[in-house]
Amino acid sequence: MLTIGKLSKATGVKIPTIRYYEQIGLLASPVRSSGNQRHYDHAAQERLAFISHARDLGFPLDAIRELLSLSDRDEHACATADDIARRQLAAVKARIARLNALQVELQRMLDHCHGGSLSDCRVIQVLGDHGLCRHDHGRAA
Amino acid sequence: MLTIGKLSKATGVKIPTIRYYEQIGLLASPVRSSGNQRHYDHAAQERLAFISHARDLGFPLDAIRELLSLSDRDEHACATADDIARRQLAAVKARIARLNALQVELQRMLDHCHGGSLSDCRVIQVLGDHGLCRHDHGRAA
DNA sequence: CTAATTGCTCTAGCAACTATAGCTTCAAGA
DNA sequence: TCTTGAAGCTATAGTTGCTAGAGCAATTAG
Ligand SMILES: [Zn+2]
Ligand SMILES: [Zn+2]
Ligand SMILES: [Zn+2]
Ligand SMILES: [Zn+2]
Repeated sequence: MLTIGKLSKATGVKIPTIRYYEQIGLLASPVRSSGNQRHYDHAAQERLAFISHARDLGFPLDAIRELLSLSDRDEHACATADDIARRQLAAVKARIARLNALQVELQRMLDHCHGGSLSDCRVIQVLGDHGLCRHDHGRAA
Repeated sequence: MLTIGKLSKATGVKIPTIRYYEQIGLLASPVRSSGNQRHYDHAAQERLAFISHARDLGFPLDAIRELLSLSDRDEHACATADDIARRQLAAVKARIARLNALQVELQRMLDHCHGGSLSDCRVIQVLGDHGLCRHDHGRAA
């Protein structure tokens, strides 16, 4: 049985975050001591570690909630879990693509700036006029 | 002189967003018509286009605020602007690096999953145990 | 002149936490 | 046993960058 502080240290998840996960129903309410303090068992620690690792890999809490609930109805669980992971992978790929476009554009405007007054600054010029951009770095994600 | 609707269409920035920018002091309060409606001049349109383009390139509002205020004290403005852009480039690069690590990890766990029951699902296994990960995909940014 | 559209303010909500205030409980040393 | 300091509790508000809705007033087209 761990107090919330020990659990926090054991998993690397901050105390307010643990309470937050409980509040939104991602983590079950643990038993309380006579003095109203939370006490966690090993299962809770594993569950929290799962949540934390999935968060580290960028899964949104809703996806994690779904993954955790799969253990209930076991039927096509693997296929569903894989599907959720594939969606996450697709989201990551999309964000990488967008960030790559941004990176190119930022690098380009820095490379072309050769100082002087503000009106000569290429950074300011490009920010004021998307026509000076090479790519379309569309406003999504 | 444009109404907020025309300005929105001209710049692609949604009406509530324009009002939000005004609220947080990023955009000056425009003149009002006799019936209390906002009317924008060309300068406001250019400023909003600048903001919008900088947002498209991922700059946070605080950085944009700083960029916009540079026109005041003109001295080393270009150097400062370039600095802000360099910080943004660094942030973008860091995010790309992290997302690349995530992408590799997600792809790996999907590649190694060969179905079966939930306990055989590699996705679930890896999420439950970071020791099965190849990389450190640290929890930052 | 009327009806549709556009505009106004204000409030609340999203994700996923983080921080603060003001209180209680617990553990360990003297 | 008393005391002090750390750790825990609840509740509320703030973060970023918007978005959605309610309930009105103003403008514009037919
Ligand atoms: Zn410059
Ligand atoms: Zn551009
Ligand atoms: Zn699987
Ligand atoms: Zn891992």
